[in-house]
This record gives sequence, C-alpha cells and structure tokens, in this order.
Amino acid sequence: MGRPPCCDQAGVKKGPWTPEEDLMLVSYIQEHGPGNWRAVPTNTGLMRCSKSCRLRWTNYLRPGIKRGNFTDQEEKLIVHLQALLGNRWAAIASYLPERTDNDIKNYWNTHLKRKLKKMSAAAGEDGAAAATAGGAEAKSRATAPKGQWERRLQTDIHTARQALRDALSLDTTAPAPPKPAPMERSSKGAVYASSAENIARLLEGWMRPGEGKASSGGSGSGSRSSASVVSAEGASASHSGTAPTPEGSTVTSKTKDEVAVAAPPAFSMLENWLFDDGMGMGHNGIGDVGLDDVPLGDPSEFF
DNA sequence: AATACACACAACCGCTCCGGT
DNA sequence: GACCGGAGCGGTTGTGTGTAT
Repeated sequence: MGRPPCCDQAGVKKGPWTPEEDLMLVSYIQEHGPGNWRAVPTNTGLMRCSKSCRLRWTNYLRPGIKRGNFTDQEEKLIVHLQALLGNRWAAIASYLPERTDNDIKNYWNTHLKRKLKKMSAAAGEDGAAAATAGGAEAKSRATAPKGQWERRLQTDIHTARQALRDALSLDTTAPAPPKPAPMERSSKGAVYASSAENIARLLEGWMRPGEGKASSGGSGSGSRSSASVVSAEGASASHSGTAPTPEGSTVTSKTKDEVAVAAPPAFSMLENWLFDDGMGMGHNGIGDVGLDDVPLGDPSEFF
C-alpha cells in the first residue's frame, strides 16, 4: 500500500506489444523459464514493467493457448463454473487449460453475460407472474427470507455440481489438437496474430515439466491459482471485492456463501440450455483435460 | 462512400495475498 | 509478529475492426 505502481516508472512503455517485443520476451522465457518477472525487463531490455511482461506471456504468448471461438461445451462449462466459483476467472481457467483467465473473462463479459441475460429475460416473461412485481429473480432472491433462498441456493449448487460432475465424467477421448487457432479478425490483427503464432510455434514442444496446467494460472511461484481451485473455500476467503452475478447485480458478501451467490437467476431455464445435447465433452476444446487433472473427485472439496 | 454504432479483445490498474526477512 | 516486495487476480478501459445506416 502506498507503493507507486511499477508501471508508473518513467520510460516504461505501455500499449500494444510489437512482434519484436514478443520475440524478446519469448526467447528470454525460453531460456530462463517463466517466473521472476521482476528481472525480465532488466534482463531483456524490454521497456515494459514486469506485470506487463507476465500478462503478455500468460495471456498471449504462453504455449498451448487456444484462441478464437469458444465451443459450445466450453461455453457451458464456463457457465457452470461461474455459477460454482463466481468470477474467479483464474480458477475457472484452470479447468480450461487452453484458455486464459483473461479470455474467459472477456468472453463472459461480452458473450455469456448477454446470453444469460437474454435467457433470463425470456424466462422472466414466462415466470413473471411467479416472480411478483419486481419480476427479476435476483430481486426475489434478494428479498426472500434468508433460509428460503439459502435452501434454493443449495439446490442450485447441487444441480450445478451434479451437472459439472456429469460433464467431466463423460468421455474425453479424441482431444482437440492444441494448435493455435488463427485470429479471425482484422487485417492488422491477422498479421499480428500470425507473428504471435509464429512465436508460439517457436515454443512448440517446449514446455517445462508440469507446465501445462500450472501455467494456466500463472507461473513461477504461482501456487495461488491452484490453491484457489483446490480449495474454493480458501479462495473465497482470500479475495475481497464484488462478485457480479450474471445479470449484472452485484453481491458484496464474501463469505462461504459467495460461491453460491453467483448462481445465475432463472436457473431452470439456464439448465435447459446447459443440459441440452447432453453436455458432451468428448469432442470439445477441453478434450485434453484428463479427468485425473480435474480436481473434482470429491465435490465436497468445493465447499 | 462516409459516418455512427456495436463488438471483441488486449492491456492497464488497483488491490490482495504470500513468502521472505 | 510486522514489514516489504513480488506475484497473481479481477475489474475496467482503450482501441481497432466489423456492421448498419
């Protein structure tokens, strides 16, 4: 506290990374491995702050990142996990090793939030009468007697957990090849992406032992993300702040209940969507997530 | 063809946590 | 036990691109 942010230092470059900078960063990490980010700008000559370097690496340059469209299965998994874990994107990302937390967060904010909102609205039309004057389920939740909506939350949680377990216990053979997907937009973007892709290609086959998963939540000493996955309870206590629910309302409570609080409204409607086509995970983007890698053996770990 | 608007995504910022001293 | 610095996370913003008018 009170410390000036590292990026405030004079001469620190901000903004989009150039392919040259990417190359410098990648070749450095190739040599030294990720971690010790503080030393990266110094050792590479990059005029970037350590944070920026780490971000660039974890969100863009790290090998095995899948870009582009989210599959339906990924989408559903994200919705499930969001309901379970709230906006802990790093934790969610750990279940989708090919996606970065930033990617998932962006996708949630731009696509899924809207989608869920639409569905909620659709459900609201049907269930408007039941939801009384306010209409919004969130509101009804908020105003319902605590015991009542806690029970309801538990039902939701149970449902989500069950679905997630089902999803993850389905066949995961036929994994999608973790090749980098081409960027889909923009002439400039395409050029840039292709250069980044080339860089990524440089790294093909290079990955430190155990990196595959660990790196999704960071690297170096990064034990936090995995801890937050393994122990959602611990994690829930560790982060303060707000946990916006999918419909945009914000819940500030950060107790054990916070995980449940993030459950979307009109869950039954969402369930319809989430459960349709059987949550088949066999031919999806998370296909290379071995079940053994997913710390869901005992769902009670979540709570 | 030009302009306005909407969308997607990369990057930044501020905060918290954790390990070391 | 307190303090400090590095690392990581989540929210938000900025910017480039696509689409509609």
